[in-house]
Amino acid sequence: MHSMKERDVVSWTSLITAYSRIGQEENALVSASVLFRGMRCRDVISWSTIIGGYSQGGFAEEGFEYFSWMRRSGTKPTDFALASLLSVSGNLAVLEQGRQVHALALYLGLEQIPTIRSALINMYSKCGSIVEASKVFEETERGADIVALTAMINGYAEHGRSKEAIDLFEKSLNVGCRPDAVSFISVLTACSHSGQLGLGFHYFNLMQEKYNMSPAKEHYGCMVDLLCRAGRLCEAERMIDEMPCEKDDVVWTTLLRACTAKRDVEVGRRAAERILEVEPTSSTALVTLANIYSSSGKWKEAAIVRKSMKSKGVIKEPGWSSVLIKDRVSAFASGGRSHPQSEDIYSVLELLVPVAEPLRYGCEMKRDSESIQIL
DNA sequence: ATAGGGTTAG
Repeated sequence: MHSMKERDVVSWTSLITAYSRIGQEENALVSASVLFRGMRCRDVISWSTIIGGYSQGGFAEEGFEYFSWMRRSGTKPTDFALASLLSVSGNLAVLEQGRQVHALALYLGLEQIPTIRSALINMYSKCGSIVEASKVFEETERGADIVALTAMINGYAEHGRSKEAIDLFEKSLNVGCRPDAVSFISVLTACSHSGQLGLGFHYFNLMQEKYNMSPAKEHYGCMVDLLCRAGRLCEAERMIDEMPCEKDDVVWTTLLRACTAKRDVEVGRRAAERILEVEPTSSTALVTLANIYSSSGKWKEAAIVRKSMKSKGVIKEPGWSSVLIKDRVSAFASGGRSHPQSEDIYSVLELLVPVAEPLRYGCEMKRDSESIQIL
């Protein structure tokens, strides 16, 4: 029999899950957070849920903050929360924070759990340390599963090592590992980065013929990218037209950007129009369209697009990046605005794992090492 | 009731 209290925890946690999945915008997360703080009793799943919610929304600071509270409350974390934190560390490229979570995983004896393995590979790779990523990959005791494999393939592809990416994919096929939809996106990306159009089509056919999978819009996106890089803009456009699934703005944007580089006004204009049909104020489409015109000397047309942006009140969102300055992660936007999400992650982490000296993977980070002290 | 890998680009 469940006590009233236990039922409470489960239903409150379900609500928190629901809120963090609504849009993963900050408002929904604030609601989730309000619910969480109002709980009378929390268990490890409720803590993992709120941490996962913020992490998936890209809010590393809040994720780590809740994690710190969780530990101070005496709740021992499981692989769930750690996997979420590794994921957000990778997405924001905060290597030191990711390393600390790795340290903790070792300390807690969770480092060989498959979700942790793949999250670690991804984290190190996204943080630029492909060497550590492949080290984790190699040290996977029971062999990498499809998720870890995909993380590794992606890592190689993103680091410009397409040959290794493709070799690894092939090797996994040879040992009888069944590829899934995501792993095909990875290998197609590798083909695309290395300009191997033919090989890309080989995998595109293979997934359909041998594995009975129908390509999703992401796979078509890779093929469009491949065709664009090969300069075959018309074929790329035809590929989009013939896609049997949703043609989102991502795939049109791929084509549009390629048109700037190749100065193809005609195809570019059509691509921009398709995006603008759905989203008339798309700043990406309008800015890129204006760039295509100016790159091919059509100043008048460029000016018309710029003017229409002004009259529609379209503003290009500034890009931003985070930089580590003296132990602080700060965010800077090109427009001078700072991004509120990623400030001060480091100061929160000091609460998390105080260490006597800097951690280095494979050295001080041993499970029973004295150098890792946990609050 | 919770978790890991996902294409675009100057």
